[in-house]
Amino acid sequence: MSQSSEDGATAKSQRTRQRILDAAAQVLSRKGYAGTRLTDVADVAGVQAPAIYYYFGSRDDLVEEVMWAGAHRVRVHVEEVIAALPDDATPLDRILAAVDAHLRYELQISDYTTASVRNAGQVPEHLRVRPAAEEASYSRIWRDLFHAAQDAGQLRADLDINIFRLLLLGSMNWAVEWWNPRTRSLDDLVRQTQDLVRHGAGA
Amino acid sequence: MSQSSEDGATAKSQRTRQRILDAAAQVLSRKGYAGTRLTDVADVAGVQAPAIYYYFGSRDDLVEEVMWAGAHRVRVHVEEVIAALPDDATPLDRILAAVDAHLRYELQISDYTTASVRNAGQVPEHLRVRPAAEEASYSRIWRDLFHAAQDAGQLRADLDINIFRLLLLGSMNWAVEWWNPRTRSLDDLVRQTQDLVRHGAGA
DNA sequence: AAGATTTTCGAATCCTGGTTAGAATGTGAG
DNA sequence: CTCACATTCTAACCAGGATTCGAAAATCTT
Repeated sequence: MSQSSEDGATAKSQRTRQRILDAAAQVLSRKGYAGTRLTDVADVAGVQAPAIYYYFGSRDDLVEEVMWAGAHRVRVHVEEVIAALPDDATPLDRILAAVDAHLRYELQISDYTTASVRNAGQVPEHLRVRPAAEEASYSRIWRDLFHAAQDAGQLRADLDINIFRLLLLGSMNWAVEWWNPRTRSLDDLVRQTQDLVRHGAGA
Repeated sequence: MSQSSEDGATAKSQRTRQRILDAAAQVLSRKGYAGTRLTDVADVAGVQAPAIYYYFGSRDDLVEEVMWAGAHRVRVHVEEVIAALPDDATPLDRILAAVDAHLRYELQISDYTTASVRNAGQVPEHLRVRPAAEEASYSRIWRDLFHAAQDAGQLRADLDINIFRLLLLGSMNWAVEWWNPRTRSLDDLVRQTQDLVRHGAGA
């Protein structure tokens, strides 16, 4: 506690903790909650299983943190992408940008988000509490996006934006189950999904 | 083996086996693969855990049969619905009918299909082999449906029917994660999903 | 109703991983 | 170089839950 310049841990320690977390995200995103053994996580992290307990209280703690991070990161990422849009971007443009950001992030960038999407409905209840807060706040972003587009008259009149939003997020999230980079380019998927929004929801 | 009029099991025995299978589908659809304990299944079926072994070789055998049945039943159901359509139904009409049938079946009718949808990506590899055949043949139905609609010129020209089909099935399958009968009526969900197809894919 | 066969059960076993204990090793500070 | 503390490991330990083993109970056949 006294040897380092920062908080309460040396940089190397931070990195090991991170390595374990990354490993957990990777294994979790591929094998699912049931199939994720601590020894597998340890192997990927290049460490022995008990070492994990130096950084995390339990297997569930570790899983929960991955789930939380997955929801948190994609939210922050999408927020940033939207915020970086030019001021004259229309509400519909913003939705399309969010679609792009969400798909690329969950499919290509982050094992954390893949893990959180794939296991959201699989982990035991008590592990969903903290992540749920992040998910709720991510939902609000999308709700706001759709409201804005609706107010701007960019959506067809008979559209139920709540159901449409859930269907859209579902179609994107389910892509983690089938999308394969060797079969279909991510660019194509993004484009078709945006088309789905333009035609399916646009006025 | 000699006391009964049929194959190799009395009617009561058949019913008990069925009860266990139903219980497994129910538990699996709610708790997921990891959370499904044989004692829970036994409780729901009104039997002691070891009794399950009289009918199934192992927990995995039981799970596999539920997964297979879930995929099989929804396929048969959708096939029947389509077959019952009047001859002058257009290809697009058939797709909309399939959407209706798929959603109602997985959300309202069959725990088997709910279980198979929710756990498709969670169960260990070796349990996916047999169910995968059913899923493949179910996919073909949808592929054919979209091809027919495309040939009939009912879909917009720049639509990638493979991606659209996967996105559509994804949006419907993901509904098992969020749809709640007390929040939204199934009728509304069906209608909005059909609208999504009409506007999102229609010419 | 007796005997054979099917079905179910209670109790015991076993195995897989998560978890703990305590020793060993590494690392920064003086 | 040595001490104090941080980190990691090896070797148990333990619990949950699947599975097995006869023995009972139910059911069917004659």
